[in-house]
Amino acid sequence: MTRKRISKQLRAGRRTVSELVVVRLILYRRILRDLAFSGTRYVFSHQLAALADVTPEQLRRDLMNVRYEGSPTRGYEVVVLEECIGAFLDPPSTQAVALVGVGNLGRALFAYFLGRRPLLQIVAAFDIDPAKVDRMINGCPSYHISEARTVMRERGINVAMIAVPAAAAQSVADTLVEAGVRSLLNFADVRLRLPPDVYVEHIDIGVTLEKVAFFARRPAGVEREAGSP
Amino acid sequence: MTRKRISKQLRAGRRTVSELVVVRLILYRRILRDLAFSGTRYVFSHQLAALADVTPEQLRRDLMNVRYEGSPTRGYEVVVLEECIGAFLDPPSTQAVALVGVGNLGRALFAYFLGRRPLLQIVAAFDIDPAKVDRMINGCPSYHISEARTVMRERGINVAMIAVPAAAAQSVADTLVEAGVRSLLNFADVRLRLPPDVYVEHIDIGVTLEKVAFFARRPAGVEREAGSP
DNA sequence: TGCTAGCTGTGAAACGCATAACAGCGTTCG
DNA sequence: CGAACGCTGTTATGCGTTTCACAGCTAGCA
Repeated sequence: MTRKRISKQLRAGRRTVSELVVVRLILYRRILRDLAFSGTRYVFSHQLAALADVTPEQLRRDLMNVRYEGSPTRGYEVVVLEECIGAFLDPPSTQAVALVGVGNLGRALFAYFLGRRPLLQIVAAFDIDPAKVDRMINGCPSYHISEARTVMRERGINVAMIAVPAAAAQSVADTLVEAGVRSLLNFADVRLRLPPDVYVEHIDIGVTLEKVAFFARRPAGVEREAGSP
Repeated sequence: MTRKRISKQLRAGRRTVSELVVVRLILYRRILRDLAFSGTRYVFSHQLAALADVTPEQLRRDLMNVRYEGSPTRGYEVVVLEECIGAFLDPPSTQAVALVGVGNLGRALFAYFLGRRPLLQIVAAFDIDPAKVDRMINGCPSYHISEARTVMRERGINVAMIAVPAAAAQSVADTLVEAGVRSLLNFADVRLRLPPDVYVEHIDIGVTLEKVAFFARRPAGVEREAGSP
């Protein structure tokens, strides 16, 4: 009954890469963009690692997945490395994203993506509130959720963000899967039950804040401690 | 120069518990609350595990950290287990939280915490915009960021959420640390550099969405594969 | 009342990831 | 011109977490 948990390793390009590596590569690329913007030409592994808050060894290991080799004397060429990571991570063309739920959080997400991330664009919004549908929001058309299936298929959207109340999230997710979505980013504080071929990522703000509050009550980095039996 | 990464194990109560365990305990408790609300009295490990999307063995192992033992025949008593997890996780009294940045995201966070989470309360908001400070927002006073130090110390706030633009995040974090904050939840897409005794959690929506988009392009659960040399 | 079934709690193995250690190489300085 | 230095790419080691496997127990039933 309880399905065995599938491996977190997924096939990417030619190699098989862990989720953690993908996240770090995304992070490295963003830092490289900032470096390029500030005019930096070359960077050493220990510098980039410090900016990403990882060890230099881990950084180099992660970069093994990307087809690029740095120079022992100059380090990595910022722009070239950025492009190589992009070649590994990026979709062949712009990827369309849908947003469900145009409340406070939904609008914050819109603001978040204004301008940047040309390869990821919110091209459709959905809601249930009549006051919010059938108009433009930040240059993006909004529809009633009942139109999701049609719109998503027409526009070839396979990624969606869920920013609706917890009670509605599972139903929305089912609708989206039915509409052909391949992966989801869920902000509602409910664990979604979905078919195994749909990738789901949960951003659970409530849980995360509780975690942060929990760790506020202790001395952070406790290494040594008298072992009590 | 590159400081060695400290252990992810932190001391909690009498035992030393991993971050992952804490997150899962928080999740279990929320599910138990829902179960109690819906009138369920008892629950078996495999049922609760299925709801939390973990294996039963892992659930039982996590519960070893809590001082509670279930019955082999009835399973766990929902209300009692919830209380035991609470005794392990919860602060002795209400914990005060500050919010910096009252933009779209900040307001979404306010909406998120309205009513629920009595033990975690946003008691002060900060911003830099004169139009947003020195008034009440959702029953919570908002101040200019320059007053952070005074207000935080007076009210004994040691947890804060950062919801400001990336460019301002580091400066805000420094101010908060100066004001005595013990742990931070950061929504800005910058890696904060902070002293090692301050606990930081990053919720990086941009990175997460890129990750989700990345995994939308592959067949999710690929176990077998012809090994290519 | 003795036996079976099914669950919990926990010791032990397995797996994956991060860290440490090493080989290769281009530059630089004696 | 040679040798030492410092960085990269890669292989081995260690550690933490997850999974496996089993002992113990309680209710139910013949």
